[in-house]
Amino acid sequence: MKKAVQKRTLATRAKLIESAWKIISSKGYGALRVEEVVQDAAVAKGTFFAHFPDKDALMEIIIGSKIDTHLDALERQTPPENTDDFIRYLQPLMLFMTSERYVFDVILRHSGAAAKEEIGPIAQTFDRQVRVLAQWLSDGPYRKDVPAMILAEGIQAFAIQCMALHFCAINNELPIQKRMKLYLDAWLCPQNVS
Amino acid sequence: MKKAVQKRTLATRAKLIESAWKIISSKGYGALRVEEVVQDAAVAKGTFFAHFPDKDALMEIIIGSKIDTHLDALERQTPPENTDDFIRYLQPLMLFMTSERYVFDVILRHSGAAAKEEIGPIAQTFDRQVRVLAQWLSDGPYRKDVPAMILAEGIQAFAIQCMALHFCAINNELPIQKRMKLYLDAWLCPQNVS
DNA sequence: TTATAAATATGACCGTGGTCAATATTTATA
DNA sequence: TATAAATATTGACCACGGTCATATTTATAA
Repeated sequence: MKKAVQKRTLATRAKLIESAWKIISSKGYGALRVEEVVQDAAVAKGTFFAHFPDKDALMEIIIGSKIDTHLDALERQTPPENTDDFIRYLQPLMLFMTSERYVFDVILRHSGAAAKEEIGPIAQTFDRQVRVLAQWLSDGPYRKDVPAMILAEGIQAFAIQCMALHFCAINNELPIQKRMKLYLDAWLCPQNVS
Repeated sequence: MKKAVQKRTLATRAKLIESAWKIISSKGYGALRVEEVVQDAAVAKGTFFAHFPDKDALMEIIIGSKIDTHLDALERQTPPENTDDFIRYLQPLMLFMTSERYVFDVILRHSGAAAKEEIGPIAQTFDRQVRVLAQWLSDGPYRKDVPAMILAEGIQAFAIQCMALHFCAINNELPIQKRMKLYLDAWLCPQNVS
């Protein structure tokens, strides 16, 4: 019973997303205004909200696709042999996520997929990232007493913690990568620490 | 060179906060409108923003004070003897933090103290919580190969992860406390796991 | 007491995300 | 090809957080 998705619809949607990319690349994520997007795309404001439930939905698509690009690269890597590799591999993604306070906030807000039925693009990338990490963990010299999925979720939790503290005035004297190293060593190789 | 804080100022501020409490207790946090607060407090809208930089600042005060009450209770507890105790102790606080999606979002947004000079009330509670947890960890039968502060920060990271996943449509089949148990056992007692 | 300066309060106004009934366009049907 | 139904677009309008020049109150000094 699904039919009739007019090509006009696709075109409008693509135009909106393209305009958004353009604005973001010149002014940054936080500076994007719906008003400006529709103006650049030459459609009415209401059209925007006919295509996206809200502004965040558009940001999710755009930020999610950025994250996916990073995950593509990560999937092409050979499994990290130690925690330093882990951190080096994850660095570009974490750098993007902290590139703007606004970006980090949007990611945080949607990492839990809200209470919606639909899983949003960003929540999907989180899910995907856990699977990538779990794969690495199964293949590498890491503790096996805990399920790889749990370890992977833990790494994600630590990464978020590090990024959050990076924005924090109290805690940002310890560089983000240094802190990540402390966490990962303790989390992944408990027997080697001390 | 600081002087002249009129008692009128304190009165107005107190009135605003009291009105906010009143509204929140009857309609919830997410339903609070600045308009309604000033109306209840019988002041002009501009007055609100003369007392608080923005709406979030008020929410921070209110939510922060709630969290502080929980921390007061935690400080009165005897140190937890195992991870189950940990989870039981933390449960009321985590319950509050997830009582509303809006509350959790505000907390997340300010846990990192933003980029401001001033450390906000919520960031302070996070700092305080880490110290409480670190104290427990030093006193109890937990791994000593990692600094207590790092362990404590880890617990905080896991708690946030559990709460975020609790809101998530993909991951909420595993109850929040169950998940926390998995994390904490692996994090605090790596030798006992498996 | 009155003049003056500093602190506080006011409310009209603005920016921006989001809504919705009306209109226009496309597709399906006769 | 005409007409009806479904789908997409429009833009005036609203909600709500936040601003700021002006007015009012309070503290200080003569």
